[in-house]
Amino acid sequence: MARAESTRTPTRIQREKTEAILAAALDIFAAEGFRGATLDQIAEAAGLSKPNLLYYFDSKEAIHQTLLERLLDTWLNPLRQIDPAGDPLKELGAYIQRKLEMSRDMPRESRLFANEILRGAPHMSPATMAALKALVDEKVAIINGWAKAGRIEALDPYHLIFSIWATTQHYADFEVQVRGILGPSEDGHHHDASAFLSRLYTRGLTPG
Amino acid sequence: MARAESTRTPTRIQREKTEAILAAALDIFAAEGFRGATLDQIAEAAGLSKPNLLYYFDSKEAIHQTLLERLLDTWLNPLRQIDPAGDPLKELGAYIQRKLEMSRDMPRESRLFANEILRGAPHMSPATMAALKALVDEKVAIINGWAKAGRIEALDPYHLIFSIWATTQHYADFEVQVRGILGPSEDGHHHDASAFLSRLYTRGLTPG
DNA sequence: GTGGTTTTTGACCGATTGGTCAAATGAACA
DNA sequence: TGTTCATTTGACCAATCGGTCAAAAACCAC
Repeated sequence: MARAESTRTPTRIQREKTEAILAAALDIFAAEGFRGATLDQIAEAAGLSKPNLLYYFDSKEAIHQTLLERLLDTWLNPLRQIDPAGDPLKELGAYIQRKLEMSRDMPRESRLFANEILRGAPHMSPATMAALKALVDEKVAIINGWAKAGRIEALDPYHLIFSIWATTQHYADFEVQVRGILGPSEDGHHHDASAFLSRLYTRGLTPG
Repeated sequence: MARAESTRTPTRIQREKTEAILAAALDIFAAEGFRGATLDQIAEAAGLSKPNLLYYFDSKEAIHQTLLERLLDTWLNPLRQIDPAGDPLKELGAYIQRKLEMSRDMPRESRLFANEILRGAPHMSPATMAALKALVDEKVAIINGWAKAGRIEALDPYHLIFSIWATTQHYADFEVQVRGILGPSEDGHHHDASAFLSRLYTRGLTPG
């Protein structure tokens, strides 16, 4: 019984099936939320029977938790890349671009996190939240340094980051509303949003 | 059998119990989402038995739908109040303030809508969406007028409105994350957010 | 009070849910 | 080939879900 949680090195089948399950689960969880998603749905999307799925993961929560922890790293990459040695306006502008691209290219991940946070982050470990806070604090210090040096306008960095998160993720999380108001259009929205946010934050952050 | 849906004028008890149910349902739906909320939870929170609750509303969906339609009006009031005759910067600044206050004072309503839109607005009628679009279009025209007259910077009004929605509602919808990063503090956050957004949009929208 | 209506209740139902289990099957290596 | 371990399956289960129904209780105008 070398189940997924075993410490032994996983077999080829274990790797493949585990990936298939997580891919399917991302689809379902993002679309239906944790409570709305069912194991049968996930199993079918992954091409497995329900008991077979539960051979690889102990529970519905285990799948969800694995997904959250795996994707958080990816999700925070754009923030991680902010370079204290770079030009402040360029760094922040590039950060906004990266976040916007993530919103466009990984909307399921965005919705997965949105669902989780909306419900009060019940499946997020304190350690994970602490790591998130540590990363934000680190970047806040950088931005504060830039502001103190007069290289950008002194705006509260915490709320600056929140506003960037909010505006960029909005296009993934509330896509239905955006499309409903702007009309269909395969993806002209991304370009418009990019131009808008670029101008808003450039004007907002340019010193003087 | 003068059930809630009857055309007859409602009795005192009908009015009272209907309100109690909707108040309880707002609590539960906002916290658990539509699928996560159960009729038993709502009934208990409203101080009724489940069959008694179903005497006033035909189904879980009926409660949810009633809630959505009732609250959308309130929710859109800040946008409605934008006055084409007013000073552009003052009008938009005041709009942001009103939205931020709503986020602070009505977080349950914010989360109710966030849940609904996140899942693709499955309980929102096309008519409601059309009305929303019409209101946005109307205000977009006003903002475009201001921009053409050179009274504010010419930024895409649709994305301007989206960004205001996103940034203000973020403080209600993702409150757990905000608190986790900023630390507890009963409500100092609101003041900080208000100051930040005020400066960001003033700088972003001031012409020239 | 009385009669008719509204409101409330408990007992119940079929469907779905997350999850278990023993047995059957498959893969791989000696 | 046989053996051992990994994988898969179908049958099953208890709990929970949204919802029904007939009868009891409460309400209210007369």
